[in-house]
Amino acid sequence: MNWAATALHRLERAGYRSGAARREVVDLLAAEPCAVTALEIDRRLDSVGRASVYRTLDQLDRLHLVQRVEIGGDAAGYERIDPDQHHHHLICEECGRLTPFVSEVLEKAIERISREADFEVTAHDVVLRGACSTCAGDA
Amino acid sequence: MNWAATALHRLERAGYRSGAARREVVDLLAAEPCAVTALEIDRRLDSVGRASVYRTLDQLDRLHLVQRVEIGGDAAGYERIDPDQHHHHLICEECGRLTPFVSEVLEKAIERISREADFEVTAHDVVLRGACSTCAGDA
DNA sequence: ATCTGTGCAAATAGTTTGCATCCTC
DNA sequence: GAGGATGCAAACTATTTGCACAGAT
Repeated sequence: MNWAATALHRLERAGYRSGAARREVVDLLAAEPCAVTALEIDRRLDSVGRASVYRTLDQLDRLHLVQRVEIGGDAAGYERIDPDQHHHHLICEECGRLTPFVSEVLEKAIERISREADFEVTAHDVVLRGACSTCAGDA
Repeated sequence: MNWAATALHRLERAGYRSGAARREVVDLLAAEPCAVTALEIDRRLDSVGRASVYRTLDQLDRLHLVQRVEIGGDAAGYERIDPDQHHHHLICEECGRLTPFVSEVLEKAIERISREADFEVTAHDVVLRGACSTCAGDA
């Protein structure tokens, strides 16, 4: 079962009724492998009101179907949580570009911290900042 | 040399003139080991205008003397960058409490990623979310 | 004396809320 | 038919900017 179907199913089980706006937002997120901004979603979906975008993102976040990614500046990014696509981000401080990456060692380290800390870790977010290959060349 | 002195020195060398507001903000950050919000700083420093708080934080961030920490919700936190105090954060999604932690394994993993990625990593930020021992007890 | 730093208030930008209406169940 | 879902516009909140004046060099 793909992410979109799972998400709609879980929303339904959580007691939410089905609506056009939410379906459109879910579809957009399903097609986007990395983080998108709420305003970006609003801009791309003419038939959906801004409030519905935020409301849907909030619901998805609460059900852990989507993860909030703190992109450096003003707006927050959101991306679907999909075990097969788990990744973290490199953010270029020059051009703002967001690049996903995967690291087995990092995941192991985080698992170990979760186990050792007196804290029940349910989600984690790693952001590395610096200069991407393109921008680093300028220096 | 302590952080406050280093910071003021580096600001001077970066061409900034000395001013009362900035000195107060630097002093407050120097005394605070973990993240503080801009509005929190503004609230605690009556004689300093809000704009000066943001301007100072921006300058310190640019010089990598301070690091922006993305606390979950609305406001961003700032904390001094001090090699001796390097740490990451656990955020409780129930009560919002911020707890610092240190992990050698994690740092090694990040160093390795930096080395292997085609990306010049200058800073990193790890946030683990979940429930702190107090809140997990309620469940 | 010059030019930067600062406080204040107004302007922005992202996000949230109130409410009338539409649509799902 | 009842109650949740949605769009619009207004409200909020964090952050930024314009500007006149104080202070540093």
